[in-house]
Amino acid sequence: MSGKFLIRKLNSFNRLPQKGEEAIQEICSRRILSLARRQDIISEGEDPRTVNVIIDGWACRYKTLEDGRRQILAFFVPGDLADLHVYILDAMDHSIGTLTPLRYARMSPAEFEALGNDYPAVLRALWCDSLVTAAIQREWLVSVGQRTALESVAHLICELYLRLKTIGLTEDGKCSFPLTQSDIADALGMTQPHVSRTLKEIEQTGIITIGRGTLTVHHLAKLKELAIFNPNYLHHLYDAAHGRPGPS
Amino acid sequence: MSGKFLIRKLNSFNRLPQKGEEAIQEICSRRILSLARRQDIISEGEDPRTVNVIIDGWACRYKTLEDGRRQILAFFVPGDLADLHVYILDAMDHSIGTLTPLRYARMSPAEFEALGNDYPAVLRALWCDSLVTAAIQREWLVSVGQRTALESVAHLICELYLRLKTIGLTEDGKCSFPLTQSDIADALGMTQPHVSRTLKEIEQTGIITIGRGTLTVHHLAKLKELAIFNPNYLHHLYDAAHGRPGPS
DNA sequence: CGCTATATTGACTTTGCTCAACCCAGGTGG
DNA sequence: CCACCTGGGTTGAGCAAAGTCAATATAGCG
Repeated sequence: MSGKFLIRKLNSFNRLPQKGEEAIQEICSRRILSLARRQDIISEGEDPRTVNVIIDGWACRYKTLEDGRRQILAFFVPGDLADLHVYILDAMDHSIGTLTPLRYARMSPAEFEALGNDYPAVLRALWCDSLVTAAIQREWLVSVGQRTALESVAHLICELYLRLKTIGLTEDGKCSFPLTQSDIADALGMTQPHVSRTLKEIEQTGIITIGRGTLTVHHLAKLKELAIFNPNYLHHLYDAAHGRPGPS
Repeated sequence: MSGKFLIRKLNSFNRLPQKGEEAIQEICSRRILSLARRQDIISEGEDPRTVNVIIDGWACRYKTLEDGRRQILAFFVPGDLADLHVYILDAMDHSIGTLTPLRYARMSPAEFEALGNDYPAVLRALWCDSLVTAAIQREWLVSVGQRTALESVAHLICELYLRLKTIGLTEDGKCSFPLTQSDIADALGMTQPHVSRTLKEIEQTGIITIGRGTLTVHHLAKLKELAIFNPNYLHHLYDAAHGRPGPS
């Protein structure tokens, strides 16, 4: 079932044919790798030769300045593709590292392109996915540039919750949440103590609870309001999170 | 000569065949539109149906929160493609607006796809361009999240100067620079008065001068140092800015 | 049980924001 | 031709959000 989450996500963009789903499943089962927490899948400067699909666990894309300041650029959850297409370039301009123990499938550009050629619906869904990934990247810039600390922490939590909901990894408003406060800080351009204070402030409103690696969203509507959350940037991913199937 | 800058930029990724250049030129000459300053080419919520190439002038991608806060997500200069591929999605999640009077070429997805199908080298270069566009987007997040005001203003100026250099729009360290301080502020998550103070501080070092819509870079190496500028994210665009031709 | 990670909290500092006044240049119309 | 208007840009005083530094607490984990 290693391709399960990717298949679910892609189905939210457009219905995949049975055969296409099977091909994804097959390609995600061939070379499965495991990595411990806090390891790089690929580092800045390396020559990318593969496409990676997250099967289990969380990872992130990040970049460090020479004096050690770190900016996390994206979080990856199961079903996410780390660097579709990047293999055209000679050298990575950022790194991808694990945040938890991770299982991921590694495929070659050729395998990947064959998948798209054989199944146009899969190709189209992969396209949509990469456009949504870019939209998420942009929305993070809006958060870091314009939202207050309170708003941007709420926004990040809201986004992650909805993305997990799309792939069926939430239950009764609960989901796994392995990020440390330092991870959140590095993603939002804040400091870890300030994330601590901000999270406390949000939790005191009763909207969410975070504890022991688990996030509980008690009141999604209020969380969205606090975050100034406009779901349009998630496109069909957002519909899927609410049980509306993607267009055929 | 409406496709000139796009052709120059794409050539920095890989050499284009003569015929490919002609096809780009042809497609960029068919439907040329003009727009005044501070107008939207396309607004958030609209259904994108075209691919736009900037011929002359500057534009930006931006997003506004409901209370009016604006984040500029990208600057477009001549030769830039506004929203390659986005036509797959139903609704824009951001707007594209002009910063100066603008001339741009509008092409249909079909024309665009035909171009790629007929000339693989063009397709490849377009791919590289969109990867670099994404890398620029990420680097902005690093700026806003981690760099100080001084560093990020310097970084933005450095990036724009190099991008203009790649397409041959600089001369003796000078280039056109039509951004207002408010534009810079909205791009970097700062306020306009603070941009004013920061620019003054940079100019006092003698590294650059900005005046009457013109930027002069007196000392590029020092500017890069001040900005903690690592050009790897521009990939071959950076080589081209230094007169090294792209790979064949 | 104790080690290491992570999180909390407090006192103090700093960066950059807010608000507001003022300046300046270019463009327009009387 | 010049007065005025408008859209930038500059500058200053005071303030607030978030950073820094450091001590302490807590929680998993071996």
